[in-house]
Amino acid sequence: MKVSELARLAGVTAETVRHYIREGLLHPERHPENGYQLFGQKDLDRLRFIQRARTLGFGVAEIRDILDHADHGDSPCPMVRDLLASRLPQIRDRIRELQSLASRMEQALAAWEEMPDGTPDGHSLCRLIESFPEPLTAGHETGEETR
Amino acid sequence: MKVSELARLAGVTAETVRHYIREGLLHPERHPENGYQLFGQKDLDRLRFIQRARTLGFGVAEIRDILDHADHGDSPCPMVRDLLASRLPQIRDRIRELQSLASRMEQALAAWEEMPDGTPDGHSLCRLIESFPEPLTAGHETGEETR
DNA sequence: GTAAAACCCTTGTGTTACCCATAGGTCAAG
DNA sequence: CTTGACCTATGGGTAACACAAGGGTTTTAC
Repeated sequence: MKVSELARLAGVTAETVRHYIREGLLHPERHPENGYQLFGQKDLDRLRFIQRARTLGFGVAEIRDILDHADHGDSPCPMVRDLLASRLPQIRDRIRELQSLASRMEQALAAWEEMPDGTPDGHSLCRLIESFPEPLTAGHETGEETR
Repeated sequence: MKVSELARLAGVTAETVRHYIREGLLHPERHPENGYQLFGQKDLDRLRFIQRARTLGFGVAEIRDILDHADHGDSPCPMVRDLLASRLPQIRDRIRELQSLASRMEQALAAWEEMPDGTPDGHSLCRLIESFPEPLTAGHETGEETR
């Protein structure tokens, strides 16, 4: 089968398939006459494997490493487990960040229900934003200086 | 003050400050002799405004629009509210995605505790991944992004 | 007084996982 | 034999910076 058909069967775009080829995740044969890339059932399996790995949070480069290992007859499973285990806490952190973001946004929308729009007056850009707590600015230098 | 000092006072890197300048969020004066970029208190306020807006989920281009409005004497607040309101559901979706990802990862790690590593045999790449449910291959539309 | 450290400038490249545009070749159908 | 659908390769765009290179300037220390 050709690029578009493989893509359709897997539910991705042809561009995505070409991207995976460029990144070395798929190695299609070439039709000797017209140069078209040709795929078989194994490629479809491989592409579905890639999709599952993506939904588990693996990056394309990592999946290439995993596939290369497997292609060389080595079990990639220990690698897979380590990758998952080390990434999980990062995902959790990211979730916490986003939850915090969402609640800041909600607070903002709620608090601004009654606040006036306040045309900028040279001191304030937009009180809606300025009324918000500053992000923790690490160090607190005291050196002042006005050009 | 110069780039690095402004950056230090706001708790960001000098590169970030230069980035904001390139993107048109800050408009420093220039020292007429050596070409250095010079900032004052207003720039620091502006940079802190930018930081707050970033923590609320605004993109750099959006913040530039907001600042431009304010610089022209128009209140950017309605725009700000609309942007927040339209983005909040997207954040919620993203949170749900990541939670789903995290629980898939947990399931995987738990299920694989007892599973053998299974050296690839030509039919299987890595059962650890292959044993996972296929992502819905029907429609498509999902903001990815990991780590 | 001067040399080195520290900082400034601009420009260009890399990051992630694709999407889209361009230009031109190929193929199945009418 | 001409569409129209699909193929190829190449190059550019996305978000928000990080980082390196090459070269000028300022500050600091001896």
